Amino acid sequence: MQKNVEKISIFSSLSPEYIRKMENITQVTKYSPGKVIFMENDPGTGFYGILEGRIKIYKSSPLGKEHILHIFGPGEVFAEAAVFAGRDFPASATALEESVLVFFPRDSFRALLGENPDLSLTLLGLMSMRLRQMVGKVEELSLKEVPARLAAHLLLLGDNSGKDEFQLDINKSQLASLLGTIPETLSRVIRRMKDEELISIKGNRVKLLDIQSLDELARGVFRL
Amino acid sequence: MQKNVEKISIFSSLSPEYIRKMENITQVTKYSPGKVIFMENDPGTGFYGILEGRIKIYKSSPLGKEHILHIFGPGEVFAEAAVFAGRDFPASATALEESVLVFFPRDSFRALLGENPDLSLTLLGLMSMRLRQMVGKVEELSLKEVPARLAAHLLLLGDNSGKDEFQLDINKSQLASLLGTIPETLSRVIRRMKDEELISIKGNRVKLLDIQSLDELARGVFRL
DNA sequence: CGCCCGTTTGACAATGCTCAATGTTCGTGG
DNA sequence: CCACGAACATTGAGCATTGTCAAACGGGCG
Repeated sequence: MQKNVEKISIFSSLSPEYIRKMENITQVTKYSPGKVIFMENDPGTGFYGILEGRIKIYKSSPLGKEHILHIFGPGEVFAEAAVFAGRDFPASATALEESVLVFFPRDSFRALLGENPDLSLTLLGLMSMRLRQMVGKVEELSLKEVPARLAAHLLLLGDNSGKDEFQLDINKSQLASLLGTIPETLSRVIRRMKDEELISIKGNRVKLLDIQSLDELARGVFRL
Repeated sequence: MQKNVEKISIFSSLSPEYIRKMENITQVTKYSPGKVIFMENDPGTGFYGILEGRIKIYKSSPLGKEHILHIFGPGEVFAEAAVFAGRDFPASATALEESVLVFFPRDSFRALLGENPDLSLTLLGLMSMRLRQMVGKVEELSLKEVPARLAAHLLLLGDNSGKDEFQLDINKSQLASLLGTIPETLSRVIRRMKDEELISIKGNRVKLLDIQSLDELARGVFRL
């Protein structure tokens, strides 16, 4: 199977021979949708890069509830913190689609990392961004209510796509889990946002009608 | 003023001459209680180490609510992610006590970092732990209720002190903010935990009476 | 002694969750 | 091509947890 480590963005600027060395230590695996890649508390023996597909990272509670922390796509890596913390995975990972992953074993990766100080810096940058995102998540959960979180999320999607009309790339149950709520609540909030003509939505096709108000809603300036 | 960079734990194992170089780029400042060190959205021009005192890192909402993310003490560093993300600070920092901080300017620090690849690894380890902590916080906020969060926090304090009796080192308003709630709610939850004889509390002196139940409560197995 | 801050308590409101029922969509197979 | 089922989505009713507002309390310090 093709390894194509250079498709992983944190490695894209590395020299060809270094990339080849990387490829020597990795192992490529396919995962079908719904397949669990690792579970919370599994020993963190390495990290993964995504060649194809999408992966959700989530925490689940004893009572079966689950909160999606992040969804990663092609070119991204995940669980990299396990390499340096030397601890168990703090969350679980499952494939959302047919996915192809490269696995980097912890020890061989660390050995190779020693040869390339620049890569350490790249990783430090990556982890800084991760930390920032998590801080943002904490802020949203504790300081904002569901409508604000949804507004923020939609605005982000709009920004990423560059348009004010786009498709949700996950179903609404998962979106609820990503926003730290449940499908029923999400459904009702969407309803209200439609009624207030902030957005229009049909299936997974969303259109932002009133960016201004959405923005104020996201910042907590006003309430639905 | 004494710089004593070796008192900062991530630097403690560095060679004396390297430490001296560090000290050349740093600058030491005193902060009185309540003094703001930086605010969210300030440009992240470097990071801080704590020689003396304690610092709270927090997010605040437009409406004046605040959520404490972390409280750091002597030997710890904070805001280190700003060095690598090259972005603004995602949260604010304020001194809780009379504090003495060493400031490491971003650019000179990065230059020095290049000379010492091991330090990069140490930092990667540190940031991995930070990330893990934040993931834990997200889990608690979205998957657990206030009694569970309080129980978990008290058990942690008990663990850290090694005893089942200890003092809260912050007042209850701040504890509430750290747990992602408000003083009124915290007060009521403490009340219930006393009534159920899980803990006893007098002023800031806490005693854990029923570790077993506290643990189940923290894990969400049962409810108050 | 009296003030101030932090804490506690009470009454109330609201946000979001639970449970249950009904709708919708879409793919499969008759 | 239509019918059926499964998964997802929506809606309603009721309730639990937590936040809001207001008042009273308490302890420490000038």
